[in-house]
Amino acid sequence: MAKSYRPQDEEPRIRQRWLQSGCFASQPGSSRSPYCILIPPPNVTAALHLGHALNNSIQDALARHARMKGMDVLWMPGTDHAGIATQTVVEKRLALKGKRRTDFTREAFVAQVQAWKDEYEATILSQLQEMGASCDFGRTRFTMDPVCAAAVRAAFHRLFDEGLIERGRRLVNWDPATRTALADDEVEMKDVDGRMWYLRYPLEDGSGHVTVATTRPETMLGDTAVAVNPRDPLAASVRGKRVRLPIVGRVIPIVEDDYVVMPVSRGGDPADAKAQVASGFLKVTPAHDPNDWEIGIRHGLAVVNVMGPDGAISDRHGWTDVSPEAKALVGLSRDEARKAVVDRFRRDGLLEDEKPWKQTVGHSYRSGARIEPWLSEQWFVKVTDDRLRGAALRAMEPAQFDGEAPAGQAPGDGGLRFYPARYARTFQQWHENLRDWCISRQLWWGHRIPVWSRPAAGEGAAVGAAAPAGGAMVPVASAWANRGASHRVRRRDDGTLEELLCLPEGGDALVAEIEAAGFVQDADVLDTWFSSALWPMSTLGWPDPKAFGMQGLLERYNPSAVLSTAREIITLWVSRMTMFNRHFLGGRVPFRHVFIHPVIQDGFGQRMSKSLGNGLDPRDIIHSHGADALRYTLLDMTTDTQDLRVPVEMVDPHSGESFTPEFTRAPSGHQVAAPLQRSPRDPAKSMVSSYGAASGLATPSEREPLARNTSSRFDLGRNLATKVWNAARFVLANAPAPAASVRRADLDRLDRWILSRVARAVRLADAALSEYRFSDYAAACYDLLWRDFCDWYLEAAKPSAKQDPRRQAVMLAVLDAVTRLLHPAMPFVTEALWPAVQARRAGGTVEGLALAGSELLAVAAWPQCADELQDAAAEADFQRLQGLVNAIRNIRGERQVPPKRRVILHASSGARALVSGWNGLVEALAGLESVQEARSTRGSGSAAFPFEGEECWIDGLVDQADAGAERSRLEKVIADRRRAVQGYQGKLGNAGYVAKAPPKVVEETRAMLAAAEADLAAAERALAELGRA
RNA sequence: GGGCGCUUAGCUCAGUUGGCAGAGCAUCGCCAUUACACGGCGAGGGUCGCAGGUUCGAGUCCUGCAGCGCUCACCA
Repeated sequence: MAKSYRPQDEEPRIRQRWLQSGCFASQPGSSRSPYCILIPPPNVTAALHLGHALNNSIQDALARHARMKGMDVLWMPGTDHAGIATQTVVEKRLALKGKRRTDFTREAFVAQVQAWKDEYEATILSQLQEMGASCDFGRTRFTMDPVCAAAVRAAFHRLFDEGLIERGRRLVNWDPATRTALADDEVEMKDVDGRMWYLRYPLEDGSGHVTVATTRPETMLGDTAVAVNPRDPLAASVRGKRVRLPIVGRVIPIVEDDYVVMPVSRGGDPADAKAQVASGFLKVTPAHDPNDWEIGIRHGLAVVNVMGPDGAISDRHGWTDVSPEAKALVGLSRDEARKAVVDRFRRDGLLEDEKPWKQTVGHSYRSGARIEPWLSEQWFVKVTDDRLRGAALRAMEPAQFDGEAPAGQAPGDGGLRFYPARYARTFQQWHENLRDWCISRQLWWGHRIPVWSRPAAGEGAAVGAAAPAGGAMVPVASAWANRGASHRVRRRDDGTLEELLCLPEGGDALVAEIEAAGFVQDADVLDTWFSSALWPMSTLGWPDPKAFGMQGLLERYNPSAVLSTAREIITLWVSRMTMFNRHFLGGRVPFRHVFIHPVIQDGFGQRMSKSLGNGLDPRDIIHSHGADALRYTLLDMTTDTQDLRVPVEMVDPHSGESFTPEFTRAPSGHQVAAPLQRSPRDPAKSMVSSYGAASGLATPSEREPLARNTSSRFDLGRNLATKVWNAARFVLANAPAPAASVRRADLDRLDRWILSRVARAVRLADAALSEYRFSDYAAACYDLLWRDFCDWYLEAAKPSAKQDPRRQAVMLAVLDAVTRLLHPAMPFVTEALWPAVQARRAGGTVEGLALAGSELLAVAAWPQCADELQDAAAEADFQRLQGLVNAIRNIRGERQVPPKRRVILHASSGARALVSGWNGLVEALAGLESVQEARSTRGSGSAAFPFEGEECWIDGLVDQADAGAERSRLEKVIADRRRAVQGYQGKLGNAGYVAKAPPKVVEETRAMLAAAEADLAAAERALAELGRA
């Protein structure tokens, strides 16, 4: 065996063994209890980043732990088609070649996206395997697989049929760059330096003007009213009046509405930032502002849409009264139009004022374009319906609900629990502010909406004649309805009747027929989250598991055990999965627990972002530190409250050395590694940083290669992997023969101590994992392996290891237990060691520590510890030994005694009994030549120390006595003990403390005072002795 | 603006129901000791963000303030 663990040598081999053995495959037919985790399917947009590595390390630790606990584990892997994101990256690539989506047919374009998807899906799956993820790869899903498509069709049809899906002309978040609607959660709010303009609108009767304040003057083309607060002192003077809109010439009313904020000068709230800038008159543009839309509804205002889907001014989307002057603005972009409108107002003396104004404006989370609230016809899921929103809220565990919990007695009610608990509140509040969910996207990549429509005819027209305004869908009884289609008619805003057919899953036989009847399929696709929301069901075969050979999976693995995901996902995805799973599966929750993991940040506390290039590729860490180091370190950092800060370093491709790069500030304000970096070894050579490559500011070449990144943060895990590797080397070298079986009665105190520590570590690990405390799990492994096993047990075992078969058996058993305990975090190194450890153990047993044999560690049993293994007496004794050894080592260290030099301990009866009771262990661990009775006279050059209140000293530290050093050392001890004594005395001198503190605590304080006093006296005696010498 | 979190050693973070402040890394000293220098043994380093309060006792509980971060909302 090599002196240190070399991940690159072992990982590919181990990965092969796992995959060949099929040990990660779920066993739905087995009698073991099921444990299921559904991977949050990563986007096929790009390769996995460090955040994925964290989430997958978490899920794999849980999956491997459950598997070793004897459960039937299904960790379902898969990827997500990410409609807008994937389409955008492909379109961007086409744009480099000067092409656009519309240069292709829909089919040809989708084929190109498909090719991209295939490439990245393969990358993602191979990354998962590189990390050691124990997914059931045979069941890998993609959200556009036939099985997922069937679920989408079935779900859509049922929601449509139940009236939970509707179509309507509403203001949506419109991305003019990609020309699609977006859901609220796809909009990113960004701070922008804008301006506030004050525009004068002349009153129609010539009696003056009103001044409106706006940040978006271009929308005035679509104004259909001016609003004023009825409590505004000026309201009466304009009551019933109208204004003539400049440029357009449209005459519009002045309406009164409470929504309008009054300026501070007229009674507005000075604390309200809006009141600071408000003029008291609000231009109302129902087609271009959500609040104005509401005002429009309240006052029955006209809706004038002055923009096209590209965000440019247009007279073809609902603007009919275009004046000759306004005509000149048609075709201008939003920004050009803004400038033009302001120029006109300025020219005409109607621009009263303008000032800088900071505002936050929505941007598309994909294209980055400014979002336009735009009027268009879209599909919505009525998530605010109690059947959906109410079901999600009732799923919450009552104890985590803030306020009166709505959970009822229905199946699944109260069945959802959040870890950490505080995220339950986020979930709850999100639902309380929920709006209907816009699910149509004007894209080509995604699940096509399964609805066909035509202008109403026949039965549709007859039924529709009675359809109300407002777009409500009215069922139509028809032959198509009898054959499974959901047939509806509705009255559109323009009064025309639209007839709709939603075909069920498997209902495509009707397509030719209805298309012949004039029905046309909706061109849009569904929001990706619609299929993601069905992930816990679709991956298990819903709605028809038999059709896909998945009988029984849905019943067995849904609800899954836990969903592990990121914070921002609580709102959209967890909610939607909960609503859909409950709605379609009789109230069942999709998972019992939701674990929210931390966010990974770079060394400056900035979120890692691929587009920014400040992130770490997990493959780089695997390259520099190994997969185990990556996984262990991430788990170790995963606490309840802190995000993970991982400073990024670079690896010099010329020398292989790691170094801290030069940082610079990106235009976005982020701290990033400068595009070009000089080699720290040879300043003549340079390299390109990942920011350089991502931003296009530098291009990697043979002379200036792209540098990999790394982080010394992962040294922790790498060192631990080497530690377990070397512990195994030592044990295997010292236990050459197959291990015997040992009974508990055969064990000495040292063995009983380490076995007690093993039992404790297993207990801690189980408790930690069951509550998603990954850092505590990692620490329990670390402490057992490094501190207890290596530092103390193996050191203490050295003198006896080679001769004592019983010691060898225990050593091997503990090593075996350690590899099992560590396996969920570090699967590769532990699996690599496993065959040798098992061969040497050869079925030998240690009574009380059950470690069933197995060919692969991945499916070996988790250690089972009998209660007797916990040995408080052995632990207490060992702690005394550690106390004495530490005291001696401390003196040796301070006096710089070389390790090889043996010293003589002079001890009183208590310490001598301790030493002799441990059969030479203290001598070995503390480097003692002999132990002698403490007599009243001490040799010069000796060093004294108090131990359990008795004076002990050490002789033979150095050849030359150094009284000065000894004096100052003792004075330090005395000062320390004196401080302790004063502290305890102070407490006990406090009448309130003695009277009110629990008697047990007071008693402990008394004991500690006595011990400190005895130590102090011993040290003072030693100092006095030194003075005499 | 609403909600949530954070502020403890140079750095990254723990700190259970209030009861003498911890770990890893970094620093310093000793050590080529036959598992491991990705190592061993020691050491130094903290008025626990600030100000009040509750309590016999506060890093821990309460109030206020400051700074940082996340998230939701806000385009007058």
